[in-house]
Amino acid sequence: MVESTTTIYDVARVAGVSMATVSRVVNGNANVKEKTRQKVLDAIAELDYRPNAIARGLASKRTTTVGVVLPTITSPYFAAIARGIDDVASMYNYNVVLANSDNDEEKEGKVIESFLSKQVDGIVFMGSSLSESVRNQLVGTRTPVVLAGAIDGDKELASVNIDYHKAAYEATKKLLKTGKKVAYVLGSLNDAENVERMVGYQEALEEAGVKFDEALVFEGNYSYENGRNLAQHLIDKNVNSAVISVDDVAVGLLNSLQEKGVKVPTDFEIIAGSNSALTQYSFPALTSVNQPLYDLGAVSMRLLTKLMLKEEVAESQLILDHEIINRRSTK
Amino acid sequence: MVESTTTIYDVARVAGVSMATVSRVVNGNANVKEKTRQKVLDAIAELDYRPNAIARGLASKRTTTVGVVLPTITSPYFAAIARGIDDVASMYNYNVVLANSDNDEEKEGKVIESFLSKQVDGIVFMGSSLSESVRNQLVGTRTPVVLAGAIDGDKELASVNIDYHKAAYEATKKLLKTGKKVAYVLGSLNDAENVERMVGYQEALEEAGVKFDEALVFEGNYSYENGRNLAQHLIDKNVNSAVISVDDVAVGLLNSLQEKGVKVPTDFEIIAGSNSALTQYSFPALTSVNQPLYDLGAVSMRLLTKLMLKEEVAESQLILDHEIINRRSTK
DNA sequence: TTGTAGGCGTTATCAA
DNA sequence: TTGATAACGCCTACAA
Repeated sequence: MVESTTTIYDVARVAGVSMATVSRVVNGNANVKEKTRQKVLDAIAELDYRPNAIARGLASKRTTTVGVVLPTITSPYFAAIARGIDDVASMYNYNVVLANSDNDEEKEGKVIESFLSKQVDGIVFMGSSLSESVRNQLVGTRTPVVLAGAIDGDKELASVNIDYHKAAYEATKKLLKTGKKVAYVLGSLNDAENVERMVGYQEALEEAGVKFDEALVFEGNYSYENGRNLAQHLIDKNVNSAVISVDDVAVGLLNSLQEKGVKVPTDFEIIAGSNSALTQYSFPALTSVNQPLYDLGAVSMRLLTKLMLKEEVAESQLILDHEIINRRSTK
Repeated sequence: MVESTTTIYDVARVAGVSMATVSRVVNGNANVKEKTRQKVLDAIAELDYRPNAIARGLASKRTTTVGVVLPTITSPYFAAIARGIDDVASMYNYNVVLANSDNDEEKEGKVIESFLSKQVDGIVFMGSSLSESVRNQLVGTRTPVVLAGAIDGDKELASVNIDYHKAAYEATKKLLKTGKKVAYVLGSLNDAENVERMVGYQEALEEAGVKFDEALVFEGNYSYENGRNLAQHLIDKNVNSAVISVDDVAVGLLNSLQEKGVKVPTDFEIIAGSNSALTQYSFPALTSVNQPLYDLGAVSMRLLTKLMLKEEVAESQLILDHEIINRRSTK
């Protein structure tokens, strides 16, 4: 039973009505007599008709599709956010087009360009940093945009974020409470969120009367290997605790530490920063700041639907609550 | 600088040529004088013109888009495959539309339906099992389809797979070599791939003269928690090694085992089945069958491009090589 | 090498 | 409640 494009005309012919009527029943328009509606439905079933979304998009200027740009699909962090986006999107009958940007400014530009040319109804942008060119691109379009886990310094773009500053502050404070010498490990300081973390870290130190030591801040760490390589450095500096924003790094450090005979949490305490599945799988499981990743995605998408449907939006800069989940890597 | 849809006509007007010519330069058609091409390019730049992919798709009946259905984006296993798909897709200038199916037959159907109505040029299907209805749906369409890591018993659909049978056989054999009592932990036996694994397991036992014991096969395990719950069962049965097809389960078992004081690999050896990042992050790192996931995706997508471009395809049932990567969970 | 005109499959506006 | 008939923005013969 090979399909050959059957159109709205075919259905109209079989049902003995005009194509306009068919279009109405397909789109659930109320102004159709029940009897003719049934005729049309029968014809649709008989012909196995399927509306052409492309033609529909051209005529209606709506594609019911949203574009999602994320650095990489293989990161559990972004995957969790994407999942939240996806669930809410399908709840609102939007399809999702995903594109990897590899955290590369040029690719981000291309990807957004491609979304726009595909006439997506909205865009969710994930990415640790927001370059000036990408920002301009996003600001300059009519297509609604929401940043998920990315900060627009000028607050012109809608965004959903976690209170990184406070999260860092609290995690640091928690470690200081047990009298630890605490290091802070994060990604690039070119990312606004990491700058916020730094500030939170420093505030907690200050409050506890501990002098800030630049040598205890490790920047630019994203990978498991980074974490492993960090172990010896920390030991050498007599550090005995660390807050680590990227989970992969935290697990790397944890494992390397243990291989070197350092007991966690007895000799060394760790707080991870994202509460991805990794933190639960590690041994011992990692105490972690719980960034509500799924919610971050879900809320972002929900916000985007409001923008797309031109609903009233009271506040377009949202901050989600986080918490610290105690597991076995802290006392 | 708010955009308002500028069309090919606007460009034509500004450049002082016909829209057909504009279309030609946009599509890289050779039959355009260099001078006029330049005029057009200038006009495009001046107007910030961007081709409307929807209109293009309607007119050309090609969308340069492929649909990818996967159970869940948050699984590292599928994410790795998806990454391979994505990379090759963009290499061939295709965009990727991802959709979660949650391994639910009904959702799979809907998702495919939506892809078809969106006029995707091709579909990559991932999913542990292939239901009859979905199979019919896929077979009955003109749109090229490739199964990635899923088996079509009738070999009607193109597919790319790993030799699950052999992988299970080799892993089991390896454990038997050190004289272990080996359990086999896998997902649902409704999935063809798992049946293949079972057979491989049994063959290895037989070859070693070990009697097959049904009680040592654990079916339907997919999650980290499943793995944790398994630990005591295995200990009670005096099992001292296991091949585990799902990495999450393997890590769960590993951790639970160690919490109970069982030393890995001294007292218990584990071979994981997918070599996802998890196996490298765990402590100790897990020896694992290396399913070339990224390649699986990449090859699937490559095969799909051939199908879409109607190139000659010698063999449409591909099997990729695997290997066993020795880490710290085996001796 | 360039232009004209007829689709592509819908939606949407007017009339009827 | 229904039916014509323009768009929608682009591609693609076919002509010139």
